[in-house]
Amino acid sequence: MNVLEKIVSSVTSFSKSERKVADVILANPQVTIHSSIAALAKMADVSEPTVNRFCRRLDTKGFPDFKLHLAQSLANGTPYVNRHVEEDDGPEAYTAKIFESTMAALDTARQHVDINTINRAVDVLTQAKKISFFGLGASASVAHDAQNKFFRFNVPVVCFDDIVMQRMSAINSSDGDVVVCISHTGRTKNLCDIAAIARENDATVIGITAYDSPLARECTLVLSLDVPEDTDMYMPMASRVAQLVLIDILATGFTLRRGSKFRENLKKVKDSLRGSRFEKKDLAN
Amino acid sequence: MNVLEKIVSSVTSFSKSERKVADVILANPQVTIHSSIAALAKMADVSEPTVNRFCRRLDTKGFPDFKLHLAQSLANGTPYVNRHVEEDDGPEAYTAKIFESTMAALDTARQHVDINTINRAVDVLTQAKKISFFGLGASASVAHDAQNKFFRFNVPVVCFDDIVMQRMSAINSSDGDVVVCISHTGRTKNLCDIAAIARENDATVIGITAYDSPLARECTLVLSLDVPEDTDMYMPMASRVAQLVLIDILATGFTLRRGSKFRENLKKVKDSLRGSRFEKKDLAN
DNA sequence: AATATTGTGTAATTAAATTACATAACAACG
DNA sequence: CGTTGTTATGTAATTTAATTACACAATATT
Repeated sequence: MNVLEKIVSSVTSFSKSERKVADVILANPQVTIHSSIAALAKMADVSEPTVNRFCRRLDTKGFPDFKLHLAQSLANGTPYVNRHVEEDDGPEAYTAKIFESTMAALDTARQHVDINTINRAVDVLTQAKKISFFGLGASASVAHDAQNKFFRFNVPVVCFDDIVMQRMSAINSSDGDVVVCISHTGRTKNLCDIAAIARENDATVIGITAYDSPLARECTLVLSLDVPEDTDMYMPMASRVAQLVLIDILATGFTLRRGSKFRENLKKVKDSLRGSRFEKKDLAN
Repeated sequence: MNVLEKIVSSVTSFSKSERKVADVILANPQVTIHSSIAALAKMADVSEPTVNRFCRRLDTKGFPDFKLHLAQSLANGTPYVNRHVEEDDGPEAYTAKIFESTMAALDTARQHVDINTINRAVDVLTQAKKISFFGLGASASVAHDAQNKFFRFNVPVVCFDDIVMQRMSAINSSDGDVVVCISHTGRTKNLCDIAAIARENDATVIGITAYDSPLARECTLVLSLDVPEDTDMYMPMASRVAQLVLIDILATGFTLRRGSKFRENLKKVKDSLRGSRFEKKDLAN
C-alpha cells in the first residue's frame, strides 16, 4: 500500500493534531514533498515533533523518509489514476483522461495477469493444428486482430464474427484444434455455446474473458483481465485495449517458442507487403 | 525526463568525480534514496560537496531534493522505458516488456497528439451525414472497432476492409460525408487512392496515420501518432493500440459534443444487448 | 475527584546539508 | 617547457533541518 492510501485508511486512528497534518498533506501532497518539517508544521498549525510523530506512525523512519515515500506514491499515483471523463471536459481534458485511464488499466492488467496461464496458452497455441478466434460485437475486432497476427505464423488460423460460422466451425473442430473465445463480460450466451460445443469436440478452448464468468466455466484455459472500465461511456474501451495487448503477448510468446529461424518467416511476410506500399522500410499497415 | 534517464543521458558531460557518483547511484538507486550525502560520498569515494554539485547539475535544489526526484523515478519501476523483447526472455519477461512498452508508447502518443486536430476531427464527425472507416491488414481491425463504437451513435457508419468495396464507397461519397483512413505507415498504396477518390468527391478525409506520409498528403485532417515500434517483432503492436485509444477519444468527444440527452441513447443500445447475455449488469462484449 | 494515560508543545541536541574557501589538476598559451 | 588561467575537488566552517528529551496539558479511567 502506498503512503497516500495508508494515510486515508488510517485517518480514524489519528489524533486531533495528526489529523490536521494528514489533511494538509492530502490537500497538497506536491507542496509537502518540497516543504521542510517546519513549514509543514506551520501549515497544519501544529508543532514540528507532531509532524515527526505522524511520520513514524505511518511506518517511516522520520520526516525525510516520509517525504521519500510520499514522492513515490505521487509518482505512480498521478499519471496512472483512472480519472473519469466529465460532462463538461474540453478536448484537452478528455484526451488526457482517456490516455491515462487506458494506461492505468494496462497497469492493473499487468499486475493481475497470470503468467503461468499465459505460458500454458502459448504452449497450447504452438502445438495447435488449427487456431480459431471468435468474438462478437466489440470483441470481434480483437479477434480479427489476433487473426492478422497469427496468420503471419503460417499456421492455419480462422476468425469468425458470425455466430452461424462460429457454430459450424466449432462443431467441426477436433483434438489438437485451439479455439480462442474473446468476451469482456464472459456472459454472451452465443459465445458460451460455441465454447461448449468446441470442447465437446475435443478442442482446447482458451477464454480471454472475465474470471468466473459463464464463458470462463466452459473453457479449458482462462486468461482473465479484470480491468476497471469507465461505465459512464457505455462502451468497452480500456478492456479491449488490454485484450489486444494480451494477444500481442501470446503472439510474442509464440514466435519466441518457435525459435529464431522461424522469425525469418515473419520477415518474409512483412517484406511481402512491400509491393503494396510506397517506398521506405517499415512494418504492417 | 526522469532523473535516472537524465543521469544516463548526461553521463558524457560529467567530470571524473561526478561520474563516480553517477555510477554508484545507477548501480544501487534504492540504496541511494535511503543514504545520507555523507554515506553516498563515501560509497563513490568523493567528497560531500561533489555529491551536492552533482545533484545541482541535474537541476535539483540539492541532495534531499535529488533524492525526492530519484524516488519518483524509481516508483515507476522501469515503466516508461521501451524495453525490447529478447530472444531468450521467459514468459514473465516478455509479458512485462510488452505491457511496459505499450504503456510507454501510449505515453509518447499522449504527449505528441495534437489536441487541436482532435477537436476539429470531432467537429467534422459530429456533423457528418455518413462516416466510413477504412483500413487494410492490421488496421482493418481498428476500423472495425471504430465502426462498432460509432454505430452506437445512431449515425450512418460503414466499414470496409475490402479495397473494391472501399473504392465503390469512396466514389459514391459526397459533401458532408466523412471518410476515416487508418494506416500506421501511411504508405499503403490502395488506401492512398481511396483517400484521393473520396476527396475528389468532396468528402472530408481524416487520416489516422503517420505525419508527412503519402496518405497524410491526401487527407483533409491528419491525426498522427508517431509511436516507437519494436520492429524486431515484425508486427504492428503498440501503434495499433494507440490508434484504438485515438478512436476512443474521438468517440468520447463525439458523445460529449452531442450532450447529455444523447447519452441516454447509448444506454439504450447497451441495454439492448442484455437479452443476448446471461444475467448481471455490464457493458458490451 | 484523583490518577493514569495519552497527546502536544518548547527548548536542547544532534545530524545533515550547504557554503566558503583553499588547494590541486589540468588546459591553453607564450 | 614553464607560466598562467581555468576548472575540478576537498577541507573545514556554517547554516539549516530534524530529532530527542522533557514538561505540561488534555482526556480517560477508576
